[in-house]
Amino acid sequence: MPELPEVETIVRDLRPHLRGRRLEAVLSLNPVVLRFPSAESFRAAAEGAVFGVLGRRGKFIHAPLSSGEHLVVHLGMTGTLTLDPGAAPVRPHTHLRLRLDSGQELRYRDPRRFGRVLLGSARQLTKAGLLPSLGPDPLARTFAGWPEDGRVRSSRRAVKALLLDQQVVAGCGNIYADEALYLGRLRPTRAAASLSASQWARLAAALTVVMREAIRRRGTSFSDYRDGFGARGEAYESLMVYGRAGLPCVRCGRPLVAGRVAGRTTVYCRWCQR
DNA sequence: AACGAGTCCTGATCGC
DNA sequence: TGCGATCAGGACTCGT
Repeated sequence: MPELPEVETIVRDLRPHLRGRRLEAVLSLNPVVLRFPSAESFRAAAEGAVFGVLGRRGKFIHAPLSSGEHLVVHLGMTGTLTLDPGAAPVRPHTHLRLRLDSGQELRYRDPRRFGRVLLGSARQLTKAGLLPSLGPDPLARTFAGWPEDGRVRSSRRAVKALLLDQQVVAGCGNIYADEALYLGRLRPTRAAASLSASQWARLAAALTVVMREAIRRRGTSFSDYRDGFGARGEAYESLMVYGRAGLPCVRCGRPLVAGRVAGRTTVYCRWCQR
């Protein structure tokens, strides 16, 4: 599923190809993935607009348009956003096709339809409750001091639940939560309030390392994720715990165990993570 | 406040 | 071979 590294990879892929391109036509639009505004308004606002510099906030992709509005895409679990030749066959579950003046098409595909597409000014979208407030980004320079919020540090919630909470840290999902906890040698069920200052620092550093390494490998593709050109990422091979329940811990050799924490499948090492 | 459960949805996988 | 059940989960809602 696309988390911060996958979304960042897509944004970096698409950015140079979208910047300055004119959006000539909305070729198709499935209203079920469009949360805002109406399909008619979307077409009216999108057609003729020119793309600015593509950005990312947490797992959200932001494409500023010359109109001052933003095209915002969240990929959910199975979403892909790709730049395809206009002549390329349209795959099933393609919900949005935007024709560019380069002859290419920006296509949003999402079999499970957990993702969403928005178009509007930042103020408009925030006011409508469609852009939730997000915590700090693990790629930010200041992230080493995370979390700065004392309520987070003193929370009784499981530390894994915090990692999955986008208001606490932006962009982390189930894969990288498990990976960061493993690298930080912390048990996912640990109450946040039980972490020492050095353990917090370790976890913050682990989050950044895990995210940067996955970006270097262009994201994790174990099922649906594809980059901005439709290719797979290579980070799956380097995952140390996710998807490896029962397999030996790469540090101590004992079998990794699976459980459920914060409603999500969670894999960790009983010995190495305390 | 914070948890679990239910919701949305399709495709891969499994047991019979 | 085929079919139904199960599972995967990001973000949201609702009940406890």
